[in-house]
Parts: sequence; structure tokens; C-alpha cells
Amino acid sequence: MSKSSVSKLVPRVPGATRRQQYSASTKRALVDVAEELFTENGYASTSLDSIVAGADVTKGALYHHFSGKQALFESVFERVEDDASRAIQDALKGHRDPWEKATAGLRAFLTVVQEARYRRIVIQEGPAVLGYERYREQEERSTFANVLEIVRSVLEAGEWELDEDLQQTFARIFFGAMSSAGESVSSAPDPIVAAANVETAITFILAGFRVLAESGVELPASELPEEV
Amino acid sequence: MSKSSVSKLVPRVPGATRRQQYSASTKRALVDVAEELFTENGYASTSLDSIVAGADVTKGALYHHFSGKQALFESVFERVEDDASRAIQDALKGHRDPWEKATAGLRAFLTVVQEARYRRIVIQEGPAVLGYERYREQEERSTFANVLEIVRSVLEAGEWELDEDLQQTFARIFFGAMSSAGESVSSAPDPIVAAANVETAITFILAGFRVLAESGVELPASELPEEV
DNA sequence: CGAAGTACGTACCCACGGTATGTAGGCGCG
DNA sequence: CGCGCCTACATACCGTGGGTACGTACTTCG
Repeated sequence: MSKSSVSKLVPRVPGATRRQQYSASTKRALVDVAEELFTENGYASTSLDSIVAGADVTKGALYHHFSGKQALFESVFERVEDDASRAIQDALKGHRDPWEKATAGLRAFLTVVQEARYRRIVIQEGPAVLGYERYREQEERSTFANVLEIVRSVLEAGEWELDEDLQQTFARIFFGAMSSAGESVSSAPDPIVAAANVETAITFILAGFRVLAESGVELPASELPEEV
Repeated sequence: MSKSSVSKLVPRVPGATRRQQYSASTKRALVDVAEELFTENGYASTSLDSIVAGADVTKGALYHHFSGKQALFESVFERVEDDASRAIQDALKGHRDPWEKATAGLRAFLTVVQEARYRRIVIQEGPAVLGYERYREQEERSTFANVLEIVRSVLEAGEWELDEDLQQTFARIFFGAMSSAGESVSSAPDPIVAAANVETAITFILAGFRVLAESGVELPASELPEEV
């Protein structure tokens, strides 16, 4: 548990009064330490005392900035999600072909999901701590949005015209698949090999999409086609 | 919070002494109440006091049967998982065609995952409360095993020979996809429609597999095929 | 330079998980 | 049949930890 984050000096942000700067810096310190401890020990096993001790402040300061433990967690959650989403966004830039875009996004997501903080805070504890509803709201405007974008472009490439709900469903499915896969990747004995396996599998599924697209298969079909 | 489970009489199990029967019945009562409360309020918001009150016993009894709150949760978890796994098993019986089997399993899973207790206890809180490792161990021998079985039969139908790891990877992906989908189905405004959408999407993906199988596409291919 | 409000610090409460110890009543043994 | 033992609980208690009420110093603005 390093105190490196604490020793950061107060940044000189122009246009902000000294009070605001100090305030922002302690708030930031709290979120930094909280992120570290939540990632290491999980939400339940991380006491507020240990957080404020790590940030060299008191509970008074914490409760001045946050309404409680859960709110602090949510701040951490948002930051981790935002970072992840940005990383994926960056990976998507410059790809116009939907299949390439999907592959790039896939790789980016696989990288992100191997970060301990993302797995622990977003995937593992997020739904339980925030409740599924709140979890979903948060996720909807960040990482899930990226997945949705990829899915849309792939579906568009297949020239399937799906209603919004179905697109969301596809995105949900892929998001869940990737989350679960990422979890198993990072806990695998050899994460590199495991990641390669995931990429192979997803690529294969995408190949299925591609073939279907090119043979002009209709969708939706609630039943399996009788014979192809 | 009904007390119906409490009013159950002590069952007469032949070959067991009265003491054992009473013991088993209080243990069962504890698990029953715990399942109910955990499902309703979640793990963290359910106090042991409320559980023992619901089961009409004291903490002494609880700590006689279980080593702690987490162990009690694990008992509940196992029971919910076992029930789910059994339901899916039943649905798989009588199907020999891999694609039909997959569809049947899919439907069964979609039903199971809409049970509040399964979503809350297994999907939402399971990983956070038990930790991912322990969660995985439990799941590996129940619901995940069912998914793996289905995936194997599908892959076999395609005459792809994959190593164990890759099969597991495919199963992981589908399991995650279904979990996530189920979560969104049960929180959708109209779960029936949402479930139909999920089925459409998965069916479509399976159709991709089928086409690939019939055109004899190779696997693994770490990159997307250049052109089909 | 003084009033006002922000950004904390301090002291305390109580809910809750866990433990240590007491005890009643079935069950085997003679 | 009765006696001791051990199981299956009940009771009383403790420590941790989230949350709160209130006090205070410093900063900003007039």
C-alpha cells in the first residue's frame, strides 16, 4: 500500500481559488486510495478508516466530499469505467472496416479487462455494490456504449435492419461474453494464451456473421433454419 | 417475509435419529430463510439477526451449523445452483441433435436466469461474496458444466477438433453471454419480448456456426479470413 | 479587517458479525 | 432403567466499522 498518491503536490489549476485546489486535491487523494484498496481487498473488506488513513485525512473530510462509502465507490467506479472506455475509443479510431473495427475493439477490451481494477471494481463488485440498475446506468454510457457501437457497425455491414431492442440485445450478449471471457483470461495460468483463445473464438463467431452476411441470410428467425 | 418455511414439520426420515432430524430441520430452516432474505435484500443488507429471527432460532444455532455468514451464503448458493443445473439437465434430455439440444438448453437457461434468486445470488452477488475463484469452482460443476456440454456437442457437430482449453473458452463466452442476457431480460419492461430477442440473437449466432460447419471452415484461425 | 462560509477534524453512537460460555435433552452403555 | 456424555442449541458479550453531530481553523469576499 504505497503512499505515493498522497505525496502528490497540489496542482496549480489556473482559474481556481486555493481553497478549491486544496479541496480537489484531497478529494482526488481519497478516490486514489479508495481505488487502490477496493481493488486489492474488495469493497466489503476495505474500511473507511483505512482509506482516510491512506489519504492522510479524517472521516470528516471523507463525509464532506462524499455522502458515504457507496458514493465513494461510485466515484472510483466512474473513473475506472471512463478510463476503460477511453482506451477502447482510441483503439476504434482509424478503423473504417467494421470487421477490423470489431477486432481492434475486441483486443482493446481484452486488454482493459485484464486490469485488476477494472475486473474487481467494474465487473466483480460493480453489480453487487451499486445494484444492477445503477450499474447498468453507469455502464450504458461508457464501455457498453463502445460495444454497442461496434455491434451496430457489424450489423450494418451485414445489411440487417434490426430494431433498437435487438441491437441492444446483441450488444448485451457480446458485452457479457467479453466480460466473462476477460475474467477467465486474467485468472488463467497463462493469460496470453487464454487471451489468444478468446480472440480465436470471437473471431470465429464474427466469421459466422460474415458468412451469413454474404449469403444474405435473413434475420430475425426465431427458429433455427430447417436446413441450409 | 412469510414464515411458511418455518412451519414445516420435522420430516420423518427413516434411519435417522430424532436429534439428527431436528438438527437437519433447523439447518434447512436457516437456509430457507437466508435464501429468501438474501434474494430480497442482498447479502450485505441482510443481517444474521434477521435470519435467525425468521428461522426462530438464535445465533448460537446458526454458528453451530455454519462457520459464518459467508458459509451460510455458500449453502444457499449451492442449492440455487443445483436446482438450476437440474432444470437445465432435464431440458437437455431427449435431444440428440446438437442444434436442437442447444436451443432447448438456451431456453431452459433463459427461464432459470429469470428467477430472482438465481440472478441475485448466483450472478450478481456470487462473484463478489465468494470471490471469483470460489465462485468459479462452484459453478464449474453445475450450470457451467451444462453449458460446456452443449458447446461440446455443437462443436462436435461441426467436426472441429479443438483442445480442451478452447472448448472451455467457447463455453465461458456463451455462459457469460447468457448470464448478461438473462440479467437484462429480467430487468426489461417486457421480459417475454426481451427473452425472444435473446433467443433470436443466439439462434442467429448458432446459425453462423452451422453455416461454417457445412462449408468446412477451419478453426482455429487467429485472424479474420481475408476473404471468404 | 471582520463577517461568513467552506473544508475539514473530533468524539461519539449503534448496528452487526463473531465468540465464549452455559445448558437441556436425547442417546448409547452398562 | 438410569446415568453420564455429547450434540444442539441459547445467552451474553466484544470489537469493528459505517455513519453522525458538532466544533474549529482558514480563506475568501466585502
